[in-house]
Amino acid sequence: MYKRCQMKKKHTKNRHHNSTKKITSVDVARLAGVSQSTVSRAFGTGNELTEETKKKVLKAAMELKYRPNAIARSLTSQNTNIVGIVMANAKSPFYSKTLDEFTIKLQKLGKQTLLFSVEKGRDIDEILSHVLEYRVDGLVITSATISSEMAEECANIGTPVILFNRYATGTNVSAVCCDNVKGGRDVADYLLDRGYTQLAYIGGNPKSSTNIDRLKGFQERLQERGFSDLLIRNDEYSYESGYRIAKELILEGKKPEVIFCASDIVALGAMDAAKHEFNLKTPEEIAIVGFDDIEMASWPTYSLTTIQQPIEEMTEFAIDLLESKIKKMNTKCELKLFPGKLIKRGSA
Amino acid sequence: MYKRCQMKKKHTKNRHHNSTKKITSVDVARLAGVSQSTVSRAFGTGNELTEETKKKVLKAAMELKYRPNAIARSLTSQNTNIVGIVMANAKSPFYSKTLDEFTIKLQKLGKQTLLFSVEKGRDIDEILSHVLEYRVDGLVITSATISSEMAEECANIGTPVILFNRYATGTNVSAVCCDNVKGGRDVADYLLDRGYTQLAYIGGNPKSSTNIDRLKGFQERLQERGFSDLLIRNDEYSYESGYRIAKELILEGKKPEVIFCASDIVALGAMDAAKHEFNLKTPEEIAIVGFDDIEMASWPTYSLTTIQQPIEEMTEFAIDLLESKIKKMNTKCELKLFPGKLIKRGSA
DNA sequence: AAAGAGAATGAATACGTATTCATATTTTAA
DNA sequence: TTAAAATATGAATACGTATTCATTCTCTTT
Repeated sequence: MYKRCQMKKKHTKNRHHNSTKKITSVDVARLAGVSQSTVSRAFGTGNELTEETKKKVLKAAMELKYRPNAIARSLTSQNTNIVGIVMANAKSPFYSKTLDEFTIKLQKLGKQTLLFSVEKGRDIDEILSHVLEYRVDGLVITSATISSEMAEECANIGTPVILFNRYATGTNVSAVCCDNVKGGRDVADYLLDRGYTQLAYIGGNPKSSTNIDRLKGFQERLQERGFSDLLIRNDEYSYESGYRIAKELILEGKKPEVIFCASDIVALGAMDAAKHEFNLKTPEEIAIVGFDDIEMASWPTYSLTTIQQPIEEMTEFAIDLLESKIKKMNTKCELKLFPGKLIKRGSA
Repeated sequence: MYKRCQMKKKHTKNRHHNSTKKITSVDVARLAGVSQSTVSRAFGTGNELTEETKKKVLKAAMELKYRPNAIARSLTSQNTNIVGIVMANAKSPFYSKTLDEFTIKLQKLGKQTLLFSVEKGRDIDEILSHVLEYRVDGLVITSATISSEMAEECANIGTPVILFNRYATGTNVSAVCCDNVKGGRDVADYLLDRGYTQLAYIGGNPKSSTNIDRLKGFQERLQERGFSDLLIRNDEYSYESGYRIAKELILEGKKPEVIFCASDIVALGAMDAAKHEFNLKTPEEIAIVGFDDIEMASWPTYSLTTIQQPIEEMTEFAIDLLESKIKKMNTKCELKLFPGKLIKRGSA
């Protein structure tokens, strides 16, 4: 009964569109004169198989252009070899570099990247729900954070989650970050050491942990060294935002000697505003410091002094951590902080 | 026998780690007092179901925090709702923007993006092989092209492929591109109209269709208008490459009046080289034109005259085309060219 | 040489959902 | 009111692979 049905179906298909025939391990088995199990074993690792039969199977597979079905495999093996990555802002230099690093490194481990984009104002939980339907082996969230309910749900179904470049207190979710507080402090020290006294801070998204910590470290250290008046403005992580805020500050007659921007892209905006709106020279008339060390920061036109985030080590670590969680070797909730490095260039 | 085995397994698991129990439609069915089929129908669309039973099922599902398994669904429904995207250079501004557009638009259609990164010098066929194992519904290739064997194989297994921002003659693969020849011609006209006579071209990857066509259009039009000496250099699509080549040109005493660069990122490099290595003013002493219109091109520091690629329309079209191919509504091989738009800014 | 260990293979089945087919129930038509 | 049509649901099975269990065959070991 089954066989007849099967054949009828195939026949219909073939008549309809000659070429579209799906080759399965059963077809290979038939051609090679072995069982389907054997074909499966020939494509796995560490299976007991005679060299001879293996060769026979692979030859048949080649002949039919057989390609194992990863979807079917995932169903039985209970792991997809897919890692979900959730990003907002995937087109910004820092995050696109991060994504690239993740993708390449995962690929080398035989894993694939399922990418999700969170648009501003969209509900991340809804997106996460979709991610989880695909039974990803693990999840990296680089933008936006995760609600505690969703975190718990991930934990329940056994999907490890790692936050990258942000963390969420009280959610029991591991995170890999740059030490933003220390970065802020280092900038404060550097600027005070160079004799600046009129300081400003232009932040990004005021609710993000990155922004909070960078400001916190900066402000804290300034106060420790006796400087308490700091001009603070927040908005969002973008060139336009940096440009606009810097312009406003200067127009309001509050031109500082130096602005510490919460990210390079904001810093570039601020620098351009100073230069093109007021013809101010950097660093003589207004100094700028950024955070991230994106590629553009090193271009001579900007030569931006900044805190470098060690993206490669961070992604490397994040993947290792995720792997160990996937293998259930590590179930602790960790917050790993990487120290940033002050890169001194011309802008301050 | 099966049931006993099943229960034993669950029991073991629960003892080992209390929380990790996979909820399936069978569990939901049991709680709701219906069959598994009914649960399946409750989550599909356009199925005959009483409001009452549907509500009952959804309530049970909610209670158990059930989430349909997309992998299992893919196996039966024969489509994954996953689109594969192959990129090299995913961190460059143009491609990261492209990727973002694709991801967001696909998501809105309920599709997911499986991302593959091709590193320089890596074999793309091997990567494509992996993509195909996941039985993606369709494939977008934005970097590197596709071998004709692989194209044929995709066609055989019924996976539609679309090249984006490149095309391959003789492979019968559809492509969505900017009209690069016309773009090149437009730049030629613009520059000749403004009276430039000493022209240079700095290309990207000399084998890419983008580079070939942009140069072709540019050179063709120059010749049509009687200008035959054009300085041509190719290397790769990067800031560093643009910087280095521009520097070399000038050092060799061949400073042109204007350089047409095959991409914005190359143009920015060239501009910076002129400015920082030789203190040349743009556009007075050396004019620069790019291609793409990435965000940075509009920043006042660069104010780059360039050809704008209509990325949003192009991605939109590419997705529509892919969709219609997935639904087998369109099996033609198309090459869709979008006209670029000359954006006149300060650099030329 | 016989028995037992070990290796190679096949048969059967699980993975979780969608769908077809059959059946029970309700609605419509006559 | 009854036959027929339509609707709602359940039972069974397919999707393609991995794996467990059983079986056959080969090789040691005494």
